[in-house]
Amino acid sequence: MNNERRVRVRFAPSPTGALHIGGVRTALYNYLFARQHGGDFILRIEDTDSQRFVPGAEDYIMQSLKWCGISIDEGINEGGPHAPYRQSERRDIYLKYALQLVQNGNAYYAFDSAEDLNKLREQAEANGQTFSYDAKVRNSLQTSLNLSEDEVNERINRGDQWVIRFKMPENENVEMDDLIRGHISINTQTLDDKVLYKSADKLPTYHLANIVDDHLMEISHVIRGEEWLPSLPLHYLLYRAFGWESTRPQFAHLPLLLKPQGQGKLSKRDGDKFGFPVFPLEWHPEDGQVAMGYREAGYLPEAFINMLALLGWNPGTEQEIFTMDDLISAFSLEHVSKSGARFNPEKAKWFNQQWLRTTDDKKLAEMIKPLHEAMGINASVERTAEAIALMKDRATFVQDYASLTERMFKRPDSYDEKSVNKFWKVDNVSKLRELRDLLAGESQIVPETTEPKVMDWIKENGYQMGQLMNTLRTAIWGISNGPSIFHICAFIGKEESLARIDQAIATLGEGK
RNA sequence: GGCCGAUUCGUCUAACGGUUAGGACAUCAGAUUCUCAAUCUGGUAAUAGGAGUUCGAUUCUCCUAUCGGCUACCA
Repeated sequence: MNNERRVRVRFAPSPTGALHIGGVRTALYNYLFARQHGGDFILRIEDTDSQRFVPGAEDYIMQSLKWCGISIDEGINEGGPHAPYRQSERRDIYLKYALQLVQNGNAYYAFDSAEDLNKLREQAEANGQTFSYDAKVRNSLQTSLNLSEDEVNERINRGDQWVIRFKMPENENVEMDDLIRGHISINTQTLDDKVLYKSADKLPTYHLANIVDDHLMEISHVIRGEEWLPSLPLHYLLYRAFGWESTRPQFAHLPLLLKPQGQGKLSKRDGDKFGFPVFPLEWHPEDGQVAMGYREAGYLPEAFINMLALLGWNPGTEQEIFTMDDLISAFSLEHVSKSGARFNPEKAKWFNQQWLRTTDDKKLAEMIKPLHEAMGINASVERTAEAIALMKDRATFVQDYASLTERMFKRPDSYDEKSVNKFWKVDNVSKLRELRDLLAGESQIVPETTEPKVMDWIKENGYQMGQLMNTLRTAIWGISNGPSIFHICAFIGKEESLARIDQAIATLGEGK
């Protein structure tokens, strides 16, 4: 409508469980869009289904967004000019609007019981048809359209349960525009009379609450999942019925995230049955199970966000690594794809590797401190950071640094069998003793000077470098993989290096 | 079943009528190395099918197929 309007977007989850990565992505795109346009990002809790409310879910949602670095301008905790932001606390607002539609002829009371409707559905099914509460049947059911005003009032007054249904116009083409999908046209013939308000719990359904709140909260753009596309015509019609077309938000329907294996869209219930998380943070459902989270699995929030942003959106360039600020400036709805995305755990790992490399060593050291303590390692952050620096490119997950650096602080308590079999030979061990003497003669071990010296010595004596170096590695490190052996020795120091050689000879003997 | 949406390498995607159909992950080879990673170089690999429109279709139209969503007094 009016492009000068302040950009205000909302993320409106229902607290029916943990937020899965699809939800996080929707929140992220809303956030990026808001920040890019200097607008507002609102968190609204859509808890109009009292049946499905899950305790702890709200808090989980907010914790997750916080971890992701998505900050909220207005919300249930932040407050704001349109508070409250929890729909259950706004229940008094909705009835007025529902009645407005009844008055202007766009909605009506319906008194059918759930049993009545179930019966109708069963009947239709028996005839191979699908029951639809629409123009064809609304006049033959118990509605204010065919009951006298007195009778309607009487039923309401005596406490009969009722709902307010939208009166879907007949045979009209609704013309809609979606920022991602373009123009969409649909005939109302295929739509039914959706319930807008229920007397039973004095709450609106999603459709009413959503439109009323978006209007009241001055939402300019609705960015939501594709599962809402079928209700878009209803929403358009509701804006018209209220006379709010001039401020109707623009819509953008995001492609769905698909299950990595099998079929269907990703769901909360998928938990971690695929061997990787679908939730940002660990989630403890009521059944006592624990569903793992990206945070606990060792992902950095930066990597998680980076990965998620590129799932369904591309920058139009070949850039792949984005900070949140990069994303804010590069994001655009035009580059959001139309088709659903199946996400690739391998790629997620790659993003994390990339991000681990650019993360400050001390910060990583702080993160693995508890893990080191559990291993009995109590090194300073500075010392741990130095060890991490040597392992920088070798980790996929944060906690990898803990295990990767374990031997930097603890002597090997076992020796890799393969390495021992391959290198722990009489010849090698006797040369290792010579090497030990050489190292002992150094004031300290410095890779830049010690390594060339050792190399020259090996050459002079005609020794085989591979054999000797790997024997040294076996003694010092215990396993075959790891960084340069000279860097390890330098890190642990001369005395410790010599002690480890002695320990290895004492443990493994003189070789065979 | 009905309605809506989608369809480019195994996966995420680029190419908005003219490209040897590009990149990334994965994969495979080679290089490098004291080991293992990392890194570097190179390779394999895609326009769902069929009709049109056009000088020319990945791109536009239609049909079919497949996938997905919705079809609740759930969101």
